[in-house]
Amino acid sequence: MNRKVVINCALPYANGPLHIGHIAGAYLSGDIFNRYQRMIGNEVMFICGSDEYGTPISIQAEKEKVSPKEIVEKYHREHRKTMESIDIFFDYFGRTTDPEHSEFVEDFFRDLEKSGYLEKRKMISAYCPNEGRFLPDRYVNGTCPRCGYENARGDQCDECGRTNDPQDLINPRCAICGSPAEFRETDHVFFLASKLEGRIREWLEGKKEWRENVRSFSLNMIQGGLKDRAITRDIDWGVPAPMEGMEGKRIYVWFEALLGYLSFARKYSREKGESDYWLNMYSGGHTFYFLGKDNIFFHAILLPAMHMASGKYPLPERVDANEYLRFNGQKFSKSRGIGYSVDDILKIVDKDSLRFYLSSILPESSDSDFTLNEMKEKVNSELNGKYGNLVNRVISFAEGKGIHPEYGEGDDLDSTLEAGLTKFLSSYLEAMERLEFRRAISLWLEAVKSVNSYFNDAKPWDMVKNHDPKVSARIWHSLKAIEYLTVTIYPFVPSGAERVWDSLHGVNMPDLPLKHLEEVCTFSIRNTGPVFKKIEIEEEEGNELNLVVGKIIMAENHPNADSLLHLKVDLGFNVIDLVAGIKKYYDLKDLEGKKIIVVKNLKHSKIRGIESQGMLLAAQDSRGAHLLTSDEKEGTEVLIGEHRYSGEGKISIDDLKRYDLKADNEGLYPTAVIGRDRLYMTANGKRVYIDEKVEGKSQIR
RNA sequence: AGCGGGGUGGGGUAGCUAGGAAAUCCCGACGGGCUCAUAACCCGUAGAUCGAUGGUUCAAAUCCAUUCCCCGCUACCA
Repeated sequence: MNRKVVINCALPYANGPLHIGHIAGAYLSGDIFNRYQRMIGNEVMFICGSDEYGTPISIQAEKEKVSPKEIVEKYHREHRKTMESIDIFFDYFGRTTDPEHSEFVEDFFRDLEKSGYLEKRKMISAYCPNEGRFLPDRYVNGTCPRCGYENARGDQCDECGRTNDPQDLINPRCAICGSPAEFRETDHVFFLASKLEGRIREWLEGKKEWRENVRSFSLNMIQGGLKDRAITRDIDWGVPAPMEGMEGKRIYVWFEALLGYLSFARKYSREKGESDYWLNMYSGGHTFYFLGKDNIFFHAILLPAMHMASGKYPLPERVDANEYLRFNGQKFSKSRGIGYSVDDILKIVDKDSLRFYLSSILPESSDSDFTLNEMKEKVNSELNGKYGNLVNRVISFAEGKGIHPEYGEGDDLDSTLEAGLTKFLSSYLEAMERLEFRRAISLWLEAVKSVNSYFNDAKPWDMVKNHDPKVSARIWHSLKAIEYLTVTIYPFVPSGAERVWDSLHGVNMPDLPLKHLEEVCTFSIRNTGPVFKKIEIEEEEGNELNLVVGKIIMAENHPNADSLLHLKVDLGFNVIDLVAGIKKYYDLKDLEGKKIIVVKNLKHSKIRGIESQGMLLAAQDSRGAHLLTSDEKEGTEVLIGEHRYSGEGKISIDDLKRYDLKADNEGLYPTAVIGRDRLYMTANGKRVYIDEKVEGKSQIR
């Protein structure tokens, strides 16, 4: 087995820090595969780099009053450092602002032109005479022709949702400076992808081993035809389009960035002093791309189309896209402060723990959820408790009792163990080949359990007591088993695995550790204390929901909304205004005097003109909404389980979701989750209830 | 609204593409074992109408239809 393998990870955009969603989306999978491929003896070229052109960067630069170059410089350096901080080392980490990249792109562009895949076409585009530039659709504002909303955007009207064409807007204006926009004719170069539609479809259809999410999604996408795409833009920050009459135009960032994989590989080869190395590597035909699902179109359709058109480079063997990683059930969002950047999370956990946890929740087939609590649980119980402790217990036992591990024929226990490990290894390798990394980890975990179990059953401590000389063979077999586990976890937790190897052998892990497994080796163990440490994360447990019983003293229809009610609610000491969307389900006269449960410390929010100073809770099922209620006096505090309200300040709707409010299985009582427990709510010791039986587990809002 | 993903024991999940005897794993609860180890590890028990309804089938968590709910995306930005 000695194949040439090229592994490419989607180029991160150089306009902000990388968060753990990016890592789980593309880079960790790429690195796991990279390490795996090297481990089994293949030659690997592992490439990535910064995507540094494009409008968002130039706009950001304008805002921050710096040059695009400065922004790009900063994040290029930062990204590379971040990758290395979690043991992701590319052979080459390039950048698209590199002149050698531009040169490559321009050559590629000319090649396509020669072979008839490019065509100049006229387009009408919005233009701001004041700014002196063409405007992307969303930078055109005007009056919506359908609803009359005056601030509709050129792409879509926020008010009525209609998708617009900038030319449809009445009184179109430049969104940047506000001056009236004009429409001018402009030339753009189109990539004639439609010519390749049949070939792309056929090619995709043949990729049966690809993940469902990539193959079906792509096929689905070109169902309506593969359209020719404009690959030039009227912007300043990009690679110039090398075509007559196209002066000042830049090549569309995506078109250009996708060529980074090749141009970076070429640059890498040149720096290596072996200028054809990259072509040589690509000629193996094993090219793998790792990316997030938002990049599927570009890698599974556009890139292969470009390669087909040029005819020079092999098509991907595999395009592997992960879904999204969420944080506590929500999308990672820097602006809303949801989730962690890599640099921030590394202040809380070490890289091995992070890689281990992320590996075990890689969003391979559907979105997955990152939570600190789960990370702590998994890392402490699996990586530490099961694996780390196994290493530690065997080594410290052997050393403590002065046993020198020596190979010897084993008994039934040993041969069962060995057979189990052999089987494990082959299914592990199969999973890795198929890029099923989560499965590989879960197989590994099973194997770890079986070795712990073996060690328990083997009871070497009894053998020591009985002066059984076979104990040294027993320890040898145990160490061999640990070796298996260590080698197989290496692609996921490289630093940790190397530390374990060191304590088994006192030397660095060899380049081809898999081969070593078959050898009757000698061990030279060193007890350096636990290789992994448990992580400490303070749990965010507690009740930060300030719930009270309230009594509706006034209910009226909301003057400006169809489905909302305006309520005044007595909370015992004060009366607040609430806006609630239950108009469809309750009559006004039934509501007055009714006791309800109110979230008192929710951020106030103006809803269609009336400020809602809290939120009432109701269970919602297919038939409608049903209020939570209690017979206790208004103002009575509502507890979740034993938890009293212990928070401070206002909470947001997003915070509320953490409690996962739901009706119980019978649909009679509301429940909320605090920590790991689903708990009932009580007021004065009596359960809060739902005013009418609902479907079990109905959501409460 | 459109597109995409999902609803599986108390919490988190696997399984669904190729339907099949007891539904996986982690945490938690309960009981036991062990004492080498990081209060760790190992074994066992309880706990799931696999969102709902209907259909196909000898057989459905898995396929089809309908429906309810949740989440994400919906910038010719990249």
